[in-house]
Amino acid sequence: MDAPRDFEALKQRLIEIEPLLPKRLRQTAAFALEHPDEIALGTASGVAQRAQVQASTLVRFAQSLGFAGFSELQGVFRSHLRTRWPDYSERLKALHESARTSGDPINLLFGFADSATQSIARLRETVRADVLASAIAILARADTIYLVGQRRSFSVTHYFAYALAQLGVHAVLVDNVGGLGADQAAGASSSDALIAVSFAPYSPVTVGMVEAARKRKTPLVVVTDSALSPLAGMADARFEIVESDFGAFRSLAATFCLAMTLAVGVAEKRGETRDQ
Amino acid sequence: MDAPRDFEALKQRLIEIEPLLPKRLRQTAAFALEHPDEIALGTASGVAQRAQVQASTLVRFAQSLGFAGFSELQGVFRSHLRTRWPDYSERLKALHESARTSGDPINLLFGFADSATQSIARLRETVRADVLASAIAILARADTIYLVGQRRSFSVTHYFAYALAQLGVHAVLVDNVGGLGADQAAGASSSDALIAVSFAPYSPVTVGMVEAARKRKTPLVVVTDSALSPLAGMADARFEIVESDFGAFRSLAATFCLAMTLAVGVAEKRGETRDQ
DNA sequence: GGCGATCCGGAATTTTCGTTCTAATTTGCG
DNA sequence: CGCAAATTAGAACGAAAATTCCGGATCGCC
Repeated sequence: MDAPRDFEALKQRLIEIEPLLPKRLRQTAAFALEHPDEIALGTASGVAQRAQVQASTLVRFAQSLGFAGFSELQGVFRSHLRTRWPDYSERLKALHESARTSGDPINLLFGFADSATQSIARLRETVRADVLASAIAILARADTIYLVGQRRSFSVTHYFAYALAQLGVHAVLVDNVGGLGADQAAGASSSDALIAVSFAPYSPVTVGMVEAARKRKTPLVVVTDSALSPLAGMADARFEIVESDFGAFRSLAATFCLAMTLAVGVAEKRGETRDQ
Repeated sequence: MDAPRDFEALKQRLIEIEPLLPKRLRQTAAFALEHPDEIALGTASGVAQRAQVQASTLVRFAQSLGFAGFSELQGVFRSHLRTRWPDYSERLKALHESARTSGDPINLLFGFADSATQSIARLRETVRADVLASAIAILARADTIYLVGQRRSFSVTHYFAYALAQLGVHAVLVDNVGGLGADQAAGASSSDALIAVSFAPYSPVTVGMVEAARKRKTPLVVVTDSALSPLAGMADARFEIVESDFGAFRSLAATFCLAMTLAVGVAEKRGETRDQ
């Protein structure tokens, strides 16, 4: 049969035949499409392990596409990689300079990517282990975790709620649908906990809900952008996240990292406690 | 002796010592600097032939730099070529292990930060400028932009909607509140556009809405994780984003970067068009 | 539920590749 | 010019990787 000699043709072909293939071969095709660099650089047995497949399956797979063996298939992936070589780091540096001024949207992408990377780097340096530990402790001993965030912070609390649900931790996302936010949050008592995420300009709705929770002595974890935030003073544990700007937009990358950390941290802590 | 573990350091070192080396080794160093891709992708004997050198010379060369052999040297070149380096997932696994055993959640944070950074690095290298430009063109000429994403992708579409609103671009977030998703999306006509964000396991709700929009000839921009996604085939412009995992959780950092880029790109493009 | 065809896992085989070793050549120095 | 040290080429070795092959499992069809 025909053996596609260039990468794009091969990729297209894989997409076409993938649904028709038997189980392991389909698995292999999917892996190849998702991790082309593994195939290009790895060894057959290495790839096989990662793709949860037998090495011989890789050979059969390659042969079913018309190649003599795995190595020949690999050659296509390698030559594709080769064409993309010429040094990225220098290209990136040059692009970053012109990112803000040039009209090419790829430069926008590099700009946002850059600011996200910076945000994350800063996060690593500024988060204090003791604060993290105490926030997790607060959340781990809560009956229910209430999540509050409006406007752009809502993306974070929504994902937070998703992650907690996946981990089997009981949480309530205060989404303020139909203006019921205050009532949703009103369920939080002193045996629960509330996480509020808010950046300037601080949403009055969020501030209001946090104040109400504070009066009910609900333990509070706050994620905000400065110690001057109206939420900062009320928190039992507080994170100040400095995100980088690019143009008018602020990254959320660091905030997401923190959210995921808290979610998994809480789940693990609860696991430990249960085990004891 | 010291063996430079990262590509830049190695390159620098080669430049420094190259003039001091004996003939064949100098020849090898020069070749390595000029054809790094050969070294990364080729075999020792293949490289030797291209460099007009004996295979054993390559080994001696590598050893004189402090590596155990040619393969180790090659590893450095490969790491640089690869978007995520060879032992990356092992490293993350190790990190995750230590996070569990040490019980210190700061390691979780580092793990998530690491995988987010990797995701973004990968994004930079895989997004094609032409696809980006055509996606922006599609969105810029739409009357209304409809945003579809469920479960974890909803965080992205929500933020997308927020960004577009800030930029004064008319957009509808299909949030599926009260199960009205299909009806919300039904407003999309051929003069609008629809962005769908979906990762495995693909939400049937999202897939259904995209199929319906396709039938109405609404231009489609799809953000997904593989060319095999049920959404991929239907798209007018398609992005495949490979996010790194950490434990059970996948970063969303790259997807967010892309979303912000699209939002700002569309706003800029509309600005241009209006100005003309 | 039985039967044929297809598909898969794993050991055995063959090939390829990296490395080592040694003899020969070159280089540097007196 | 001659000797010693350093460097190199090429063959030989050993390890690792790709491929083949076969028994068993699975799937689809009657």
